[in-house]
Amino acid sequence: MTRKQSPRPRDAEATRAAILDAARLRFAADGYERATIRAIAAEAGIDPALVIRYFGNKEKLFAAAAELDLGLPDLSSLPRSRVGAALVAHFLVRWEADDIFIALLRAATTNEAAASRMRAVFAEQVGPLVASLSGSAAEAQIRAGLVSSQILGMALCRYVLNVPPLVGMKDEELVGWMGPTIQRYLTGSAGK
Amino acid sequence: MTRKQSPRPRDAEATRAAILDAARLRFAADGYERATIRAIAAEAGIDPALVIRYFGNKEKLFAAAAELDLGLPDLSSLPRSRVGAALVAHFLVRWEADDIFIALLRAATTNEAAASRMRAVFAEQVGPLVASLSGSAAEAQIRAGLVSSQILGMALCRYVLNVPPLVGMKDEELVGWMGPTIQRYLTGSAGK
DNA sequence: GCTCCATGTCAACGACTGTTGACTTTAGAA
DNA sequence: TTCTAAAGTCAACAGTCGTTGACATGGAGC
Repeated sequence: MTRKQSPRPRDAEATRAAILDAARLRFAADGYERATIRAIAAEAGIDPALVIRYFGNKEKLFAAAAELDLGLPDLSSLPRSRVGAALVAHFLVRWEADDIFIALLRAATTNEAAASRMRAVFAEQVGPLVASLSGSAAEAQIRAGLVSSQILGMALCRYVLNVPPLVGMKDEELVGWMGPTIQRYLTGSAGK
Repeated sequence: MTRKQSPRPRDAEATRAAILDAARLRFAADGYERATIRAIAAEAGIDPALVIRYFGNKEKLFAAAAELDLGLPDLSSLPRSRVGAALVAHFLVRWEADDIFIALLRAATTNEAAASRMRAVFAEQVGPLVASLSGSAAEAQIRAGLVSSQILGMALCRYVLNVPPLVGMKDEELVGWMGPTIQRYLTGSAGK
């Protein structure tokens, strides 16, 4: 029995959202160059040409799909000694919330626009948070860079490289290990 | 005046080495998919077909070019409290020694074979080093994973994403900041 | 000198890519 | 119902990719 598959109602906004979701999925799973317009369109159940019509070209599609809001919490109400663990805990849930973070991370290693975006995300979102806890602006930049290195490194190993012990660890364990590291990068000093 | 450019003497071993060098350069700069056989051949000053003749296909070429030896030092003669800083210092010079580490890192984010290789490198080279300092094998695996996350994260931010403050920092500064982190991952405990 | 095999070049293949323009179909206004 | 602009489809383009097989060339041994 051949059944005509019911076409979704023609809704530009819904189609646009479906394309963005599909794009995030493919970019996160395959990286920028291996995620093809055709694969994204197939995932969204539409024609590849429509993707171009909605977003112009692949670069602009990526830019629209990889708009990343870390949603960082306000740490000023916490005891200063707890900010490290709190920040780690926040990232652990943020990573799993959607595909945007991983898509941007994977793409950033081979696409300069994505790398630039990633730098901007940390400079504009993590930077001020660090500055509110820290001394001079120059010092805050260094601290933010160190935090980025550990946060991105864990995301890379756990979600991109799939390093076995890290994939299997519980969130509380990871907070226990990484929390003191981030705490020192935020409020401690080098050397000790 | 037209001068015929002097062809290099026909030396299979030298050509093979030139291809490997060119491949490491392109893979490190562009990642796996954007580094084309044609670009690698051009960099080596030969015909693309020759690359295939020497290495079979692109995957095998990458496998040959990305054979990574971390050259980790023996830390057993050091005071236990110094191993973190020593390991960080070693990686800082290892990263700059050649293009292999960065090539493997960049490729690992979009190529499963490269990711598998990267996991193997850390499991086989960092793992035993950690085990020699640590208790049970399971515990050593976790510690090695944590070390990987910080080491790879810093390499990613400093050499791939080019995060400004990290690029500009001196090696001693980085040892000062990262040393205690790695020290705790190697010999310390979670929570504190 | 000549021969022969390793070394290297050349042109082309099929597949896949982003992108385009012409075409068709649908929903809603008139 | 009729008309129209929006929404979606289709086939094809030009370019690039990895890879291949036929061909050219050079140097070591006779």
